[in-house]
Amino acid sequence: MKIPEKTVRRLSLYYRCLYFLSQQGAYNLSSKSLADLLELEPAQVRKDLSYFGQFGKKGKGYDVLELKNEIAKILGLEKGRKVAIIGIGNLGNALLSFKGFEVLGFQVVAIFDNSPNKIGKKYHGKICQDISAFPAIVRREKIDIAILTVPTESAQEVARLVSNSGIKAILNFAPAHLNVPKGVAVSNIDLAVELKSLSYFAGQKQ
Amino acid sequence: MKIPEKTVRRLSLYYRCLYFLSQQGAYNLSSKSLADLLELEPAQVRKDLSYFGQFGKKGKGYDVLELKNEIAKILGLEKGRKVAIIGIGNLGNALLSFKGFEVLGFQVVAIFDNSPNKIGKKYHGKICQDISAFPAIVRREKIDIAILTVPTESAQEVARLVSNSGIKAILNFAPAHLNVPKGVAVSNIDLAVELKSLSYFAGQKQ
DNA sequence: CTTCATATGTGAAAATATTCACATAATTTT
DNA sequence: AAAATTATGTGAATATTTTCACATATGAAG
Ligand SMILES: NC(=O)c1ccc[n+]([C@@H]2O[C@H](COP(=O)([O-])OP(=O)(O)OC[C@H]3O[C@@H](n4cnc5c(N)ncnc54)[C@H](O)[C@@H]3O)[C@@H](O)[C@H]2O)c1
Ligand SMILES: NC(=O)c1ccc[n+]([C@@H]2O[C@H](COP(=O)([O-])OP(=O)(O)OC[C@H]3O[C@@H](n4cnc5c(N)ncnc54)[C@H](O)[C@@H]3O)[C@@H](O)[C@H]2O)c1
Repeated sequence: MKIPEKTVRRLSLYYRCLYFLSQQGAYNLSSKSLADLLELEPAQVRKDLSYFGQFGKKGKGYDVLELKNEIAKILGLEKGRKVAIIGIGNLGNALLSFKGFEVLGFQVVAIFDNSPNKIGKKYHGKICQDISAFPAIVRREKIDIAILTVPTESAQEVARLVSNSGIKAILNFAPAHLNVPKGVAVSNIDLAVELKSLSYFAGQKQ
Repeated sequence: MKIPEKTVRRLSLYYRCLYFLSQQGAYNLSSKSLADLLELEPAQVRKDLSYFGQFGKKGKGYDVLELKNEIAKILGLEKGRKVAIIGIGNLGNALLSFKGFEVLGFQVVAIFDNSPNKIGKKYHGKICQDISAFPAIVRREKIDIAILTVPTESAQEVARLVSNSGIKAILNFAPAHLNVPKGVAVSNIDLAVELKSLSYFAGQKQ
């Protein structure tokens, strides 16, 4: 069955709530209380979960830890995902400095650039590899996701290289539409789209 | 009439294509050629635009420059939007170093933090202000959009301050759901959601 | 001038996504 | 032990979004 993309995105949000609730010692919650935390409808939560199975108990709700683990399984997070960052400039370095990856269950196992000034140097404890070594390192390290923080002009070219190396998921920060083969998932984090949409919703300037 | 949020987001993408096409000297395009650039349907492009008016010519298509300007008007970009960055840590600094804001038609007019180590110091040519001065500076500078790059624990508190200062749009990088008054638009750029969704779409690990 | 090709704008239809509402079951109260 | 309360899971209903399909207009070719 085809799962709506929005459902998958909400599962990530549910996971985060469950993670914090479990840390706070909560052991049970209802679809209503989860929905309230995220300003959603309870039916939405139940429907989303129902695509994947029956995780709750009538009259009781869901076991926090159990549901968290079920969602981790659905999202493929149990074993930890391996990530590469390509393009070690401003943004690439900010991401590298980000302590949150491990908490998220992701591990940055390799970093790449094409600049002779950067290849071989250490950034946040990791040696920057030559982008041309990418296909070999992907195979060796079993990398799951490539994060692209390269200039816009290079993004398509790098996306092609990445796709041809067998990577099935790309997180792209460059403001460009990437053409990739079917079967490769691309998420775009696009500052321009966000700012311009906000500009619209903030209303016309008086 | 209520405009779908997805339509607004696509308008930003159309704008970017039109911007590049105009730079390349193109003066006319069809809904089909615009759609092809973004892997969309031509009817989608036309429907999106039709919410706001009639910008094309039958048998001819759209004038690139004219359509670009119309979309700028729709999105409220003509005059330039003023932006503040709150939280001058790793991510805030990466954003500050980002040259793209001006090209996008956005101007970072003030930056804020609450750390005595940062207040008063210069970052990328801008003096970091005390967050407690935010309401006054918003009014003085007529800031439109607040970008939040504060730690997750502070995000809700800062969002409240920002909303109470009359800001109508927030771009939030903290992995937290922000409760804000009606009429305030929030966009979340959420690395965790993107990575976890990609993890799902990349398939279960074998 | 007429015909042909092109491409918009938009109601209608189809596809998707959300919400309702209720049968069902577990738990708590009396 | 019965009644009342709570809350799931899910078909059906509703709402939203996308796509179709065509009347209509424009420009080019003959
Ligand atoms: N800096 C930001 O805050 C920010 C915000 C939003 C979006 N972005 C986008 O993110 C991307 C990167 O931005 P940045 O400011 O970090 O740029 P940057 O110029 O600082 O860094 C880009 C890095 O990519 C490397 N690179 C170039 N071509 C490459 C290739 N073919 N293979 C491997 N590496 C290559 C460069 O050597 C450089 O180190 C851009 O597309 C930008 O528009 C940046
Ligand atoms: N660094 C990244 O690459 C990255 C990636 C994705 C998401 N994020 C998220 O972005 C946020 C910021 O990340 P970071 O790595 O830049 O953190 P950071 O700790 O480097 O910076 C946070 C800054 O916010 C300031 N701050 C704290 N409370 C404040 C308040 N009440 N008012 C004003 N300023 C305040 C701190 O003094 C600090 O300078 C976090 O929520 C993080 O999860 C960061």
